[in-house]
Amino acid sequence: MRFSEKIYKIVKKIPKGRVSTYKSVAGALGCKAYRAVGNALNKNPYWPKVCCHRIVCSDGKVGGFARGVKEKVRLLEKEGVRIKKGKVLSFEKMFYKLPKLYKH
DNA sequence: GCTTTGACTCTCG
DNA sequence: TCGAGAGCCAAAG
Repeated sequence: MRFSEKIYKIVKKIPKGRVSTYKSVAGALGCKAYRAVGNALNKNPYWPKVCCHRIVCSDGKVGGFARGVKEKVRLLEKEGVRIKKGKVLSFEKMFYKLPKLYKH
């Protein structure tokens, strides 16, 4: 299975109204390809299907979005995730720890 | 195949 | 608290 497809599968597991980090996604993959995760999502082939907007930076910052950060924020807030100045409020509570699907 | 490119993360001053 | 620098990895050129 391709690297990006694993990401796709993992990201789908994030429940609505919760967020996760690039690091956590990479961790679920069993590696530390934080940047590769973002890179894969950037040109993500599953754009409408995968909720890539639920992925944020490890420090709670929103990060970026292929269609624009504002769009990402809007989608998150629509799901109940409050965002202030590009950062997720109560990030620790919103954070969803991904299970390790793929062992190293 | 080697080089470049990011929606990243960590460390240090 | 904030910014710069280095390290990191897969994909695309």
